[in-house]
Amino acid sequence: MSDAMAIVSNASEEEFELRRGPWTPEEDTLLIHYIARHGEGKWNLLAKFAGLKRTGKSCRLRWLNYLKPDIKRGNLTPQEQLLILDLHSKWGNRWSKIAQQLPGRTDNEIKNYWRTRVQKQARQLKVESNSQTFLETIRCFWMPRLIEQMEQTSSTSTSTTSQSSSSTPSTMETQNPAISSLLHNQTSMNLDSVTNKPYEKPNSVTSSTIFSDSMRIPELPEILEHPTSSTHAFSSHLSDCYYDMEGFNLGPMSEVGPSEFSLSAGQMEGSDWTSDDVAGTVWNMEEFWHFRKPEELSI
DNA sequence: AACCGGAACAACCGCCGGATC
DNA sequence: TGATCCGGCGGTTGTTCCGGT
Repeated sequence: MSDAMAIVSNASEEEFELRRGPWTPEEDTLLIHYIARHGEGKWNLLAKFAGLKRTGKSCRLRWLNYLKPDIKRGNLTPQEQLLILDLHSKWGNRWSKIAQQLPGRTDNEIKNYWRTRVQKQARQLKVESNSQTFLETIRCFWMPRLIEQMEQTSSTSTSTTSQSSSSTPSTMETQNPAISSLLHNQTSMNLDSVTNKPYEKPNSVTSSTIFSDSMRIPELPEILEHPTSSTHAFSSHLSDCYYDMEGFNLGPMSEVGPSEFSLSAGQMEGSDWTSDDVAGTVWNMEEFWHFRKPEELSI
């Protein structure tokens, strides 16, 4: 018998028993019951003694990402989305670290959210998801919109005591210290100026009033004066900006306003930013253009 | 009704660092 | 001190679902 055949023979006795692919309800039950009796950890032994034909890794993943009792399922709330955007700007793809700030959410879920929702927007805008262009998009439009949604939620849920709703986070927000902290850094923000009205001059709405410390944007260099095309203007401006990709930190940038933030119609074409799904895209095209001063639309 | 493509989610893979022997 | 094992992490792939044609 050749060595190769011997290997196959040995493997057939043990490894070929290993199951892969989706978990069955029976496997889930086995895992849940075993952990209920013996606790987590020692995953390889656990898999063996629980009678699961799975690797320890697979068991661990199944438990942590799906079966654990405190796992929160369903769409991410605007608060959670906002926190993810904020934390990602701080820490980059440190999914597990980000997940620690969102109780009940797994790193896998957050990672999937980023890849399917956030990066989708970048693709549709034809920009890199890690580019400064896209980061500005997030800061200028996505995050204010999320905050607006949170405010609306807050207003609705506290309609009987709506007087303070415009500046006070709802109980939903305050349940999570990280979200609460993020929001408190933003309570001075003038929501109307970034959500419901044409964009004010940059001087009137500073980035520091909108975003937490982690996202605060230093003073900006002069912006392009007379862009011949918005796309060109944007890319030219961006090329002057420093961006520290390694840590996903924001380098020197301007207070972001429409004069330096311009996307061409072509870039927006095909985008589904018109969707107003809370769990997905959070503003639509009309709103997008409404942010901008009329004179800036004459491209 | 069938097919197709994209989105969303679940699961796997490879690598790395720490613990233990 | 090196070898091995285990758990954790981020990236990638596979599967399912759903809407459009």
